[in-house]
Amino acid sequence: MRLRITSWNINSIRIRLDLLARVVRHCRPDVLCLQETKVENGRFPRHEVAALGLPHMFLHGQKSWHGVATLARLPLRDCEAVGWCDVEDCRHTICFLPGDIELHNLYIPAGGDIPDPEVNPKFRHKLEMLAALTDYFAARRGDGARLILVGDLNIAPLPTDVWNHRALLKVVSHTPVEVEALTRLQRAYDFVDAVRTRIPPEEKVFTWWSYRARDWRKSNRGRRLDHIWLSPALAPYLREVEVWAEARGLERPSDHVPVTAELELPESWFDAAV
DNA sequence: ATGGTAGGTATCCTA
Repeated sequence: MRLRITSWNINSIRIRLDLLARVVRHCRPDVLCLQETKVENGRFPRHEVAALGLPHMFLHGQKSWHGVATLARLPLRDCEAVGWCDVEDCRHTICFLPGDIELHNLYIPAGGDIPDPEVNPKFRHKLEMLAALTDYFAARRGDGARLILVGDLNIAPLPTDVWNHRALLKVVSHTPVEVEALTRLQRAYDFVDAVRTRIPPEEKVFTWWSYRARDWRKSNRGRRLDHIWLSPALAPYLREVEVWAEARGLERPSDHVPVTAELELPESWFDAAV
């Protein structure tokens, strides 16, 4: 059974329905995890999304900011919105896919401009959410779950995940304290970074380019902020990944591009689910 | 070194 999963920070779903259709056509996701939908559940364009072949959805949105949505070709079950750090923000959901696959869709706080938790509450919130997730996954380490964690994690961990490692060491998204926090989260559950199993760490990979560049392609000052992580139980079944960078050059783009992973899973997992 | 753009919303906040 082939399963394609795409993660994309759409930066407002309501103004990008045409682009969403293009992403669905290009990436052919069985499950599409969106971040920054920027819309309350009651105003989410359900019919338009269902018409794209993704009729099953779990929405966790709020007015103006943040918001995640998991959209699927196949039924979702046991869906849950998760809150951390006593904040009402809509940043995390868990849904189960056929085959007992536990899918986490995450939008980690960007963290503001100043990389100091003492003076910048947004940066503190970012580190605290990462620490809370680390505790949560550390407590489950080795449980053998078929688990996928995707989303805009707002951190570029490797030197080759940014256009200039030295220039970005003091820029939020690539500071050592953030990279360490993300690495701790990854190691807490032995997550496998799907993209980096296919693209060697010497090679630059970006999933985000600022709107502020005159020419995103020419300056190419990107960062890899969007990730697909697999639990040890799922990692052996990864077949391919794609970062659709060309999506950044489409009309009225998001500043993030979609990341897709394709898994080839044992049929028996799905027989058992029936 | 600085400021640059985009989206939601209705004034500036967030990214």
